[in-house]
Amino acid sequence: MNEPTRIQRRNRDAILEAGLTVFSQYGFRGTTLDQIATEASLSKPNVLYYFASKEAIYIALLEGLLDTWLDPLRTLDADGDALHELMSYVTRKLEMSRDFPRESRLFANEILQGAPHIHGALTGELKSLVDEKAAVIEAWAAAGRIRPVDPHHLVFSIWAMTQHYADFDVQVQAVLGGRDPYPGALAHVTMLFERLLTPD
Amino acid sequence: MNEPTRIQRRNRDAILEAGLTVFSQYGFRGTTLDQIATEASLSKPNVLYYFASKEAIYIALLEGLLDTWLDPLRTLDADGDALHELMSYVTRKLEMSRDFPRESRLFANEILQGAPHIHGALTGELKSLVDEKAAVIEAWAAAGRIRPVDPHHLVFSIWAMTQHYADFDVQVQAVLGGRDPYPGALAHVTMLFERLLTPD
DNA sequence: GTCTATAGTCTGATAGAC
DNA sequence: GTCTATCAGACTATAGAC
Repeated sequence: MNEPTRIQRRNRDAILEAGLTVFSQYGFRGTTLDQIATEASLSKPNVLYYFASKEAIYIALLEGLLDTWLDPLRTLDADGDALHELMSYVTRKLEMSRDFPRESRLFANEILQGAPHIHGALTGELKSLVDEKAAVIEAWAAAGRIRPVDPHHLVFSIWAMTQHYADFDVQVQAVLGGRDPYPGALAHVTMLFERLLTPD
Repeated sequence: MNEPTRIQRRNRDAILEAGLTVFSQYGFRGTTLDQIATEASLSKPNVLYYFASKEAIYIALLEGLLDTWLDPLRTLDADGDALHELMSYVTRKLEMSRDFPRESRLFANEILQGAPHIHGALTGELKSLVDEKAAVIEAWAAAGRIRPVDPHHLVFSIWAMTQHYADFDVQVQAVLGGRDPYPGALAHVTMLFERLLTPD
C-alpha cells in the first residue's frame, strides 16, 4: 500500500467537493457523473478512476460528514451550565446552517427520500447520541435548571428551526425578498428557545 | 369540448394519486413513469395519454396542492383572538403534517432542490400571503395581544417545526425507536409557541 | 382508450491507447 | 493517471394496431 500522492489527494478532494455541491442540489438520482466531473474539472472516466461508482462518491460524502454534523450535539456538556449549553448548541447549529448549507441539504435530501444509504446510522449512532443527551436534558429539567420539556422533541425543534434556513433557503429568500435572513433568524431563534427553557 | 367521462376522471385521479406517492418519495428526477404507471395500475403509454409528459403530472400536482397547503395560513383571521388564531394555525399545520405527509414531502423536495417548477409562486402568491399575514401579526404585537416577535421568522418557525415531522419522518422514527411522534409533538409544539407568544 | 413495439436520448460504467 | 471512444441499460415519449 502506497501513500496517496499529492495529485491523488487533490483530485479525490476535488471530486468530493464537487459531489457535495451537486448532490446537495439535485439529490442522488438527480445528479449525473457528468455534472460532478465538470464541476471538478475532470473527465468522467477519471472520476471513476478515483471512485468505483457514483454511489461510492455519495456514500463517502455522507460518512465523512456525519461526524462533523453531529459534533455540536456531542459537545453538549452535562457538567456545564444547562441553559448556556443548550443556547450554545442552538447558536452553533444555526451558524452551521449559514456556513455549510450544502451539508445540511445533502442530509435533508437523503432523509427526505427515506435515508436509503444511512438508515443504519440513524437507528444506531444518531439514536444513541440523542438518547444520551436526552437523559442529560431530562436531568437538568429535574434539577430545575431549565423548564420541564420533552427532551427528544426539544432536539427535533432545534434541528427543525435551524436547518430550515439552509434547507428551504429558496423559500426563505422568496418570502423575505432577498434580505439576509440570518441576523433576524439568530435573534428570533435565540429568543424562542430562551423563553422556552428559562425557568420562571 | 366534452365533459370528461367517469373513466377519464377516474384515471386522471389515479395518476395524480400515484404521482403524489412516488414524486414525494423520490423527487422529480428520481421518479420514473414506470413507477407511476405501476402504482396507478395503468400502462405507461396510457399514463401519457392523460398527461403530455412526466413534468405535466408533476406540475399539475404542485399547482393543485399549493392552495390547499396555504389554506391554514389564509384562514388566519385578523379580527379573531390573536393567540387563539395563531395556536389554531400551529395545530392545523401539525395535523396536516400528520395526515398529509406526502404533500409536505412533495413541496419539501421541490423547494430543497431550488423550486425550479414553482419559484414564481413563491415570490408571488406565497410572499404576498405571508406579507399580508405578517402585517396582521405585527398589529397584534403592537396592540399587546401577543408578545413582540418578528412575524416573518415566526411563520418560518411554525413551518419548520410542524413540517419537520412529515419531511424528516424517517429520522424522527429512528430516534424515537418507532413510537408515535404526534402526541408528544403536539404537546411540545403547542407549549413552545404558547410560551413564545403569551404576553406576560 | 388502451395496448405492444420501438424510436431516440441520456447516463453509468468499461476498454484500451497514450 | 488521463484521455477518447463506446457499450449496455434505463428512460421518456411516440407510432400504430386494435
